[in-house]
Amino acid sequence: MPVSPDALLTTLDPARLNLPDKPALEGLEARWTRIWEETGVHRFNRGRDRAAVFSIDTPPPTVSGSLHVGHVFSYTHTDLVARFQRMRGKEVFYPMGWDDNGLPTERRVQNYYGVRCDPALPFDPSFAPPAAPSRPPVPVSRPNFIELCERLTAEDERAFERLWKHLGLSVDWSMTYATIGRRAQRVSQLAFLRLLRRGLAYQLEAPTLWDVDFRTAVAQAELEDREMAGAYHRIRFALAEGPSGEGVEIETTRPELIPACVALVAHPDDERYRPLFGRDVVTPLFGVRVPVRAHALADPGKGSGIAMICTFGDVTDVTWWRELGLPIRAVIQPDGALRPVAWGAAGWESVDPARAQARYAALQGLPAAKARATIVEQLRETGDLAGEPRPITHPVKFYEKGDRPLEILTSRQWFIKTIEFRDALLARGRELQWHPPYMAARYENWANGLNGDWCISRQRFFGVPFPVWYALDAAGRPQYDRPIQAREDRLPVDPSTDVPDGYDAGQRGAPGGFAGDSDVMDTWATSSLTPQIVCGWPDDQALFASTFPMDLRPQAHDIIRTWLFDSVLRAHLEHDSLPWTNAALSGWVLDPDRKKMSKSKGNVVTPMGLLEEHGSDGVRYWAASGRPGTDTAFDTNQMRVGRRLAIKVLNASRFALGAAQPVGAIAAPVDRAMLRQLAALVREATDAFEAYDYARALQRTETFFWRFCDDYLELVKGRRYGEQGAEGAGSANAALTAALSVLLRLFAPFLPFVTEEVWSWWRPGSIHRAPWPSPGELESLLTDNSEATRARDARAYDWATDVLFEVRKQRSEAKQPLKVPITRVRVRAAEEAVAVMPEVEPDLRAALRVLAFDTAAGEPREIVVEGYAPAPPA
RNA sequence: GGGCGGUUAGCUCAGUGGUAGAGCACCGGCUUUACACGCCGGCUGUCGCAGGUUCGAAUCCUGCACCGCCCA
Repeated sequence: MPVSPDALLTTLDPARLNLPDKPALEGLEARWTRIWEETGVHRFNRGRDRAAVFSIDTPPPTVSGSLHVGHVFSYTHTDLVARFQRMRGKEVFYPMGWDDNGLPTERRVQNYYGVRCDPALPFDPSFAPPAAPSRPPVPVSRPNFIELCERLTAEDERAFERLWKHLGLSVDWSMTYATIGRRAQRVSQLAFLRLLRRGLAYQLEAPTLWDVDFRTAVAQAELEDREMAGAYHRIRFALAEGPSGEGVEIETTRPELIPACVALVAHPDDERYRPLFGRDVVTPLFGVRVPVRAHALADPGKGSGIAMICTFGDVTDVTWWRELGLPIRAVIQPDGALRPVAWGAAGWESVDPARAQARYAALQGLPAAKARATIVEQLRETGDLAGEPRPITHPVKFYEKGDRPLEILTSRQWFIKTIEFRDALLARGRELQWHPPYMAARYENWANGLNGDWCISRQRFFGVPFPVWYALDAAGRPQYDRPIQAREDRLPVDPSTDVPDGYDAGQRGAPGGFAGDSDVMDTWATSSLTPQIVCGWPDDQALFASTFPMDLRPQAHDIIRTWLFDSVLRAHLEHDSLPWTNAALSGWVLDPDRKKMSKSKGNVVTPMGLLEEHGSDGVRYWAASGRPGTDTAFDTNQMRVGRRLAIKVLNASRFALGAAQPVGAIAAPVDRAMLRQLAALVREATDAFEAYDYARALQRTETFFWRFCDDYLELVKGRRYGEQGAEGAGSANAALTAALSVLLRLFAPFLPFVTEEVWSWWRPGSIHRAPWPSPGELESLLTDNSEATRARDARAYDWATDVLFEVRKQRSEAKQPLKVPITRVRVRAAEEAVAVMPEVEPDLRAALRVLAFDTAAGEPREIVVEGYAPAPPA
């Protein structure tokens, strides 16, 4: 219910005015979160058109983790924008999600209940989890496992919601979603099937990054480099033909992959190795003939300049293997150990199969690191190791959640086409408005560095399954090239329990029957669809039309390559548009050592404890000082400052409203000047907010407010109590009321609790649905806005504050208490100042307890306290 | 190795061509009918370093150093 600006500013219904004697912050969070919920202040009202809606794609926090101060920090930033836009008259679409999909939840459920997911098992409707975690873990079906995941995350979600409400997030809590919820699954599966039909999703047996502990494929975006100790091993390969004893030495950090060697490679221009190109060499220990090839990626300066190509030791091996058309000889199995190999069989030909088998027998079943040590011993024994291993440190690729180096395994995986859209995606990145703008470089970097399509299948259980089955041939082999797709109207489906059309359940796994795809999607394959999930695509077209493309994606900068990039990709492919027009990247919370606030530290300082100690408004104040993209120090001192500001708002408001009658025309020059300065502040704060610079809006408002309290309130105190008659009091009261109304609204996004509290003393409705202040509503209160009057009013106010400062300073230096009146202040000043003195002198006399001013025009300026009256009797 | 950001008071940070700022901390004073969770004052700087442009540079340009992040 919009209220007209005039009513907001000038009317004060004494019957409504309800000033507490001793205002306090305590209990405001509990009171107002309850009232906001009851009155639906933050509820999204459907039916407005797209232009009237501001829609926010909030990051769903991971529920199996815990919320820490970093969350409080960045989620507050989003809420500041949401509250601003709501007051600007936008209908704010601000749902909250819970990220319960994926590995973290899976691990937690396994440990918590002592269960293990076996996707081959059928759903057991009467299943109940063990009372205590059992050893060994109980195998359960995927639907049962997911049920447990949902049960556990539901508790976390309630705790998260309580904290968010206490912090004052103006989320519409009737619109929550979970990334493993039915709707997220439906959208993920639907989007996938549409890509599949358009040929934009495909499956392929291909070398894939693989984590041997999680036993799943991972995507390029989930990689990180870690500096590891390693060693160069110089290893001798004999020439296949020619005099014995002739050979070539390569250098490798992974000698355990010699049995997987398929070629040697050197740079085409490398004179040392040119004569070898096209000839064969024989691998040590295993006696496999492999060719020597030329490729530009071979670095002549690295090691001996010639390298062995294994299937697969690293991503360069994959490139060489693909571009040189080499065979595969894979030795690493999914758990990271060396798999059984039949030497002498097809693909494993050896000049001496018996010897190869004997050597390999010592390696088989060992994890890569152990196999390395063993093979080095063997090479030493045979004399194929030249010199001793040379220790180095080098970057090694890890899955970001993993503990052992990634391997590259050949397996059947699902991919979404990405590479061929690189240019279009770069263009989308430029179309997006980045806050701060330099974050766009992260996106460009990433897009330019992509070297393959996005692998979206994961060999895990708690995730969104691929909605496809495969027909089994007479031998029971799946026909992967012709997946049976689920019908759109049936989604979501779980192919491990649901049965495709045309089959019955008894045919599962039987020759001539069917089998469900056993993989689940990468969590980012779901998270990249949060705009589609929250905006109702494709089932609620009305909602979708009024919210998509969304206005804002707030997120942390470390997931630009994943969440942001993938979301842009999905919207580009599905809707040929950006998913949102603005992206706001929040910085990190740094601990006092300027390191990213660590989990352990974040857990020591619990967010709820902070909110209770400093008040939600105080904590929000600290968070609001962090501009988009800027890392901010964890600083409880700033929270204390914020709390003090909130208390000041309470007290100053009590003063401003404390003698609110009589009200009259705003006629005093200082009153007018103050309101004009406030109008300028409104302009500045509005501009800052529109540019997502809420930190500046707060800082400017705070500075104004503190001066307003220290100078203006002191200056008008006597007058507003009637010392200069009803007219002066009426002007001061009207100005105070107007200023308070505007200041409260400027502070409302930052300090939602205290501003709402004060608002409720004298205004109907919530401040959070009140219109954002405009300069015009203040200027319209002033009858004379001519240039001359403005200048003269400003001079009067400036002069008054100058005198205030000078006299205070001298009183402070003279160590005279305020109750001692100053008998006389001699003033010499420029003509302009002297001219306005009569208009401000009564205010100054009252504020400073000066009995008399002696004012004269002249140079230089001089303001001198001439004496103090004897202290009045107590 | 490439890219991005940062370096301003003891601390946390504003300040994009015109006399270096705020808060906190520190020091001194003050019970002042909105507020002692307060008020009034005071102290505090080779604006990372070196060049350059300019009448004038914390601000623009070049190089360097250090810190952090992103990507190889």
